[in-house]
Amino acid sequence: MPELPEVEVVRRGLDKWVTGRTVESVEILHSRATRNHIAGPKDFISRLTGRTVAAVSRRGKFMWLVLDDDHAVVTHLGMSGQVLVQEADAEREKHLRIRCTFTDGGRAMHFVDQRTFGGMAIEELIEIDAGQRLPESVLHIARDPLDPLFDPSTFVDGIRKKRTQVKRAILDQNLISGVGNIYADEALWRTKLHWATPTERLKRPVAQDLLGHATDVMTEALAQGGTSFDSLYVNVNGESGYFSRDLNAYGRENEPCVRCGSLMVREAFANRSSFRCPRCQPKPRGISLD
DNA sequence: GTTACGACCTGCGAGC
DNA sequence: TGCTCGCAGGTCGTAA
Repeated sequence: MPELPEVEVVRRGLDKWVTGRTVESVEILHSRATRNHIAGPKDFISRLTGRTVAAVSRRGKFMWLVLDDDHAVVTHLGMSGQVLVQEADAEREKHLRIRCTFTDGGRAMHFVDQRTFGGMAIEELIEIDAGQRLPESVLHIARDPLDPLFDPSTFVDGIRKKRTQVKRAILDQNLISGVGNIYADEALWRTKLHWATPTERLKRPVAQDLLGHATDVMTEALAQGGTSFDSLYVNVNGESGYFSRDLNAYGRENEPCVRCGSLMVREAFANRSSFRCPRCQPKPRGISLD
C-alpha cells in the first residue's frame, strides 16, 4: 500500500531529482514490470531512451513522468513498488525491475517492486478539460482530494447515489482517488462509521464529514512523509515516513480505541482486513454481515 | 450500467 | 530444520 500521501512523496522526490534530465539508458530486469506497455519491453526502451523528463505529475495513486514528446511514463506502485534515485554505482536491490540512467552521469532511477503488482508503461498524453493532459489509462480515475479542481459536491452526490457499502465506495477510484485500505479505515474511524454502512443511508452532512476526514488524514500523513509499516514504503531516498505512529484504526486489532477505550477489532472485508472500534463504529441496524 | 469477486504476485511468519 | 499455508492488498477482467 502506497496510497495518495506515499505516492505524492515519491512524486515530489522524482520532480526534484529527475525533471530536466535526459535518459541515457533503460534496463528492464523483469518483464512483468512493463506488462501494461502493450508494444513490449524493447519498444519501452527505445521510446524512453534519449527523452528528457519535463515534469512529474500525479492523480490519485497514479503518477507519470511527462516526456518532451507528448508522451508519459505512467507509473503505479501497486502494493510494494518503490522508485528510488540511487548513485549510479549503488548496489542493486534484490527486486530491481527497471533501471534508468541519465546523460549527466548522476543518480539513476530504480523501479523496485517485490510483489510485481506495480509497473511502468509509456502512453500518449491526452488533452482534457482545464487544459490538463492525462495518460489514457488514467482518464477513468477521479480527481483526488488534494487536487485543486476536486469538487466535493460531485463526491457527495456520487456516493449517495451508489448502492454499496461505504468502504467499498471510498475505495472506488472512479468516485474518489487516492484512498486505499489504510486511509479508508482511518477516515471511517474519524467519522464513526461502520465499513458496511449502506451508502444510500448516508445523509449529506455525514458524507461531507467523511470526505473532510479522508482529506485531513491524507494531508496529515503527507506532512509526515507518509505511512510506513515496513521497509516497503519509502521515498526516493529509501527513507520511511512517520505517520504510522498516528494511525487510530488500521493495524490496531486488540488495542484500545484511543477515543473510548474499547478493544479494536479486525474483520474480513473484500479479501482484505478492516479495522474498527466496536463501540464508536457499531454495525448498522438491519445489516447482516454473514 | 452497476456491483461483487477472483486472479495476479512474492516474502514473511505461524504452525506442524 | 524444512515444509505448507495464510496473509498482506490495488487493479483489472469477468460474471451476475
